[in-house]
Amino acid sequence: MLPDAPPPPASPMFLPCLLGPTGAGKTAAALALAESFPLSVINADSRQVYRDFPIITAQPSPREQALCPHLLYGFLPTEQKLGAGAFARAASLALRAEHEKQRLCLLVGGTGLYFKALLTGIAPIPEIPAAISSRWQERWATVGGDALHSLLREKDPAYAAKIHPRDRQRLTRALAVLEATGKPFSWWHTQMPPPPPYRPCKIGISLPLSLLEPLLQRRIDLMLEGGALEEARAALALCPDPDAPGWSGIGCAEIYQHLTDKLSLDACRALWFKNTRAYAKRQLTWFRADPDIRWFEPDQTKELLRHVRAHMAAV
RNA sequence: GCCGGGGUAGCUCAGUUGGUAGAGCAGUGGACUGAAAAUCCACGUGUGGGCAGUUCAAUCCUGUCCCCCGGCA
Repeated sequence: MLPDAPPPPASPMFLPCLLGPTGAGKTAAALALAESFPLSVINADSRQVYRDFPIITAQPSPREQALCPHLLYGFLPTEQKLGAGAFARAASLALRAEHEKQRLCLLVGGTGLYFKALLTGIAPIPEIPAAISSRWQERWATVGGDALHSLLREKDPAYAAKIHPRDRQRLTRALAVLEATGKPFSWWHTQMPPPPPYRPCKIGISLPLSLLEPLLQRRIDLMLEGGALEEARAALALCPDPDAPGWSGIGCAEIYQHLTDKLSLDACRALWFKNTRAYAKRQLTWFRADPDIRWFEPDQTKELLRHVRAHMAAV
C-alpha cells in the first residue's frame, strides 16, 4: 500500500514552508516569494484540496495559480477525504518530481498535522477498513466513551493514558487500528520511518487575533459576494450528504445549514465567523508550540525574502 | 396611566420553600500520529437593577423608585 521511501538524496532538499492561521495572508506572501524565485507552490491545507469549494476554502484564484505552478489544490471530490498520511505521500511525490525539475518548492498551508506528517514523518499504519472504523463509531454511540476508554486501557494502556474518555475521534481511531492491525496504536508510534530528506525553513505569517478578526469577517463577506452560496449550491447538487468529508469545512457546513433552511443568512454569516475565529486560535496554539517557526507580519515581505535567501544559502 | 411578565456572568437563561449562585454559548490557556477547518481538556467573585425595611442572616419576603417586554387605556 505504502510506496517505498525514495532513496535519500545526497543533500537534504531546502524546503521553505509558509504556515500560520487562516486569513493572515499566506497566499499573498507565497506569490510575493514567487516573484523572486522560480518556485512551485505545494498546498499543505486540508481544505484547499477540495475541488468543489475553491472560494469557501480560500484557494488561490485561477489567476494567482497561473503565476507559477500550484500543486495539490482543488482536486478532491467532496465525498473523499485526504488523511495526513495520504497527504504526506502525495506531497513527497510532488516534491520529488519538482526537485528533479530543479524547481524550488514552497509548502503553503495551515494544517499543522500535514506539516508534521510530511516534515517529521508519520507511523506506517495501513489504511483502516471503513467498516471497522464505523463499527467503533457505533459502539461509541451505544456504550459510551467510558466503556471504550477502559477497553483501550486494557489493550493499550500507554495510549489510553494520553487521551480523554470523551475524545471520540482518538479513542475510536486507536481501537480501530488495534482491531485492524492487531498492534496497539502506541506501538505503531514507535515504528517511525527514517527522517524525511528535507531541510525546512518554517515561516509563520500571522497577526494578533484582535487584528486578524476584522480581516476574517471581511474575507467571509467577500466570499459571499464572490459566489460562495452558488458554489455550495453546485456542490450540494453533486454531493448532498452533509456527512461527506468535504462538507465539514468551516463555511461549507454553515452554508449547508443555510441552504437547507436551518439557518438564516445572517445567522450563517455570524456562525461562520465564530467558527473561523475559533479555528484561527487553534492554529495559533498549534504553531506557537513550534520553536522552529520564524514569525512575520503579512506586510513584511522584504524581511521575509531576506530570511529565505539567508537560509537557502546556509549549508 | 392601569394590569401582567421580567431585570442574576460578555450573551441566553436556570436556581435558591431565606444560609451570599450555575449551565450553555462567548472568552483565555492547552493538547494534538491518517476526519485535523477535525476532536478534546482546563479555567466561573457576578455591587444577583437602585434604595430602604423585616430577619441572626435577603438574590429570594415587604415597600418604594428606575428600566425592558406584552396587554389595556
